[in-house]
This record gives sequence, C-alpha cells and structure tokens, in this order.
Amino acid sequence: MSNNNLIKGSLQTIILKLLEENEKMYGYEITQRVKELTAGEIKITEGALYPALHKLEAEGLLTTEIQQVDNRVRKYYSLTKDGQKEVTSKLSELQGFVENLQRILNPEIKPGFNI
Amino acid sequence: MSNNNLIKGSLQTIILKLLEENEKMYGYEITQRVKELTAGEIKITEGALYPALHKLEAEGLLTTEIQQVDNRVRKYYSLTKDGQKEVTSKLSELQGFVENLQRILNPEIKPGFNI
DNA sequence: TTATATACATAGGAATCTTAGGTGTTGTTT
DNA sequence: AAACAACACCTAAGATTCCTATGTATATAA
Repeated sequence: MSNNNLIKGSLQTIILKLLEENEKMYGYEITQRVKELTAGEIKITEGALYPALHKLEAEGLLTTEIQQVDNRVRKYYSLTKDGQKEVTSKLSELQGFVENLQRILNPEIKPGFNI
Repeated sequence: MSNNNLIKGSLQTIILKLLEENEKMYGYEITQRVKELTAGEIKITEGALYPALHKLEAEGLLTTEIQQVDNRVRKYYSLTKDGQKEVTSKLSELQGFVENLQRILNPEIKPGFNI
C-alpha cells in the first residue's frame, strides 16, 4: 500500500524527533502525525513502527506509560535522558547524510552551502 | 569500517545520477567519486556497490563494456535509454522523500519552501 | 451488521547493506 | 626481494530494517 521504501534508517530518528517536540505520544498518534506533516506522502506502517518503538525502549531511549481512554488502551512513549541525548546525535547524523547526498545529487551546491 | 548505514535505498539513485553526468564509469571509480564529493564522509562499500551494479544491469538500466588498461580489467557501466528515464524518476522520488523528511525534522520549513 | 477508524501486536518474507573473504595487477616502501 | 598499499573485480553469510499480512479489541457511522 504505502510505497516508501526509502525510509530505511531514518525511522528511529523521526520517532525520537517527534518525541522531543511532544513529550509523550502513542504509536498510532505518531503514524498520523507523520502522515499529516507530509501531506500523506510518508506513511509509517505499523509493522515497522511498533518493532522500532520496542527496540528504542529496549535500548533505554524511551519509556512507556499506559493510559486508559474510554476502555481503549494507549501506550504512551516518552524520551529518557539517554533518549534526549540521542535525538541531537541522530538528527545531526541524518542531516549530515542528507547534505552529503545533496552534494552528490545536486553538484551545484557548494561545500559551504547551508540550508 | 565505514559507518554510514543511512544509505539504504539511495545507492541506486546515486549510481544512476553519477552515470548521467559521466557517460561511463567503472565500479572503483564510483566509490572514489563519492568519497571525493563527500569529503570522505560517505564510503560506498564494494560489497554493496557491485551487487547493485549487477542488479541495475539485470534490470536493463545499465550496459557494460570491458576495457583492458595495462593488463588490468575495467568494467565500464553506462546508462541505457531505460536507465536515462529512470534517473529522473528516481531523483525526484528521492528529493521528494528528503523534502518530506525535512518537514518532519525541521518543522519551521514551510510546505512551499524550495531549496 | 458491516465497514471504518482507533489502538495494540507479531510472524514471515523481501530488500539492502556490512563484514569478511577471495583473486589478480601495479607501484612504492622497506 | 619482500611487503604493503592502491587499484580493480567478485561473492557468501549475516544483520538490519522495512512491508505485508494477520490477529485482537473497542467505538462509531452507514
């Protein structure tokens, strides 16, 4: 259905960044936020999201808190202190990669170019 | 050794784009060009490059031509017509993805923003 | 009551990359 | 002369990351 197999490697960073801005979010909310921010062009599949969340939690970057909302269970995720450090690191790593990508794909952009 | 596991999905596009600009290149040359364009920050491993080249050739996007240079064999790759069409398509797909990524990671960038 | 939206989860498989190794030539250093 | 780095190709095994498909369950709208 969703045909964006370019994400590879950036999903963790996306999750951490959204949680840096929002304090706590639950899985489904993350998929909707991404869809909304990208006008429906990037769709995080649940089969990718939930394992990624579980992994980040296992690594100690996220903590969870379960809330009951109208007989419906929500699992809220938030950044740990380690998680807060990782956001900055992962973000600059990804931004650096994208800049290098632009140097390959858009050769007119000079090395000193800043967005 | 090279620690850039972010490439996933963009290697094909990188190869096609370099070949769009250079008419013909051989594998080792591609790794050096990428290293040079990114100041050594992105290193294409041969274990990733050669299978990717073979796949693009199998898909009919590249053709090969072997040259002998001082008892040394070079396998030159160049774009087929199908390959030339694919470059544009793959490039805009990747650029679109990067723009969406920026909308998630740099919320201050407005939807109409162009680089 | 059937479908859609909400909300979680996992198993199996596909795709892509890294690690690690192999072959052989040329040029430089010890 | 030997050893090493650079050049130039290749592949196999494994890890990672994602998609597809499926399952569970509740709420609401058609």
